[in-house]
Amino acid sequence: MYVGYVLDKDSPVYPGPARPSSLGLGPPTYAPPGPAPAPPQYPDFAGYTHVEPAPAPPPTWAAPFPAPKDDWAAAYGPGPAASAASPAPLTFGPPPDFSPVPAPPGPGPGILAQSLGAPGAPSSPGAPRRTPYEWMRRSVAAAGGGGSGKTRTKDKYRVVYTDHQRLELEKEFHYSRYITIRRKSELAANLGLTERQVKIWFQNRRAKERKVNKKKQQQQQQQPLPPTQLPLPLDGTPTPSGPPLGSLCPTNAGLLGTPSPVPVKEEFLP
DNA sequence: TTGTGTTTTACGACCTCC
DNA sequence: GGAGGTCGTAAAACACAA
Repeated sequence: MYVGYVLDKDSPVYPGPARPSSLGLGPPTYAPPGPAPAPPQYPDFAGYTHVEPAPAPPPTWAAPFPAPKDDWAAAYGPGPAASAASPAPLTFGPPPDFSPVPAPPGPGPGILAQSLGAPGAPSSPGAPRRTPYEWMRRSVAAAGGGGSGKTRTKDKYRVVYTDHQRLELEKEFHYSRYITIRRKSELAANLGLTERQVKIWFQNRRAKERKVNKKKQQQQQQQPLPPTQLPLPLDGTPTPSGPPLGSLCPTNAGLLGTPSPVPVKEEFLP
């Protein structure tokens, strides 16, 4: 598939499943909006799994999950069964032989750790209106208030993903900008989404990132810095060697600067 | 309450790769 | 030809000011 091609061709740029611990994706310091504390889903990086805590009672955020996508099944054909009925622990994460990339030297924790994982990041009610992850503090009612969270017009509708769904998608996105077929399937099953939805979410997420980077670059051009302080390109400025690394995610571009020595094509993993 | 701007899903068109 | 990529866009959801 093309994903494999991308992983192969751009492996230096998208260094495979590198999820540095400094990303804050190790021990989850963020908590779902519900009262239930977040179970330690990712006790360590190597053991990272997207498994819902199977034996434990379902987290409160599972409740507002959209109803089974019966209509989607009608529209798109039978997709992967939602994990609700199949509690088999789907583990998808770094391959067994994956070695976490050590945190790059740099000031402080990764940005993601600040934005996603840092305690109290966007959770204060008095926080500014827009934060990169403001959706995390949005009420579940936004998605689950109407029951399934699905709204529609005459011939088009869109659902509002739950906080948990978006959180998992965001984590996967920070893990890799391009989701593999295998991960897509697993994530879709885990989150009760269709693979098509996961794919489109990633497409939209990349578009969002490009948009943000473009905006940042425009702002930087309007505020020129002294030559000694000129930053590296942070956006989609073409470079001879391919997409700029920083454009992938300015928030953790530095983390991606330490490419994984072993790009793994997970489609071929057991 | 309403108007406005932004963000979030979803799709179509077109392209590339296998 | 199929799958997935980007790009552009539509429309719902949402936040905020007036």
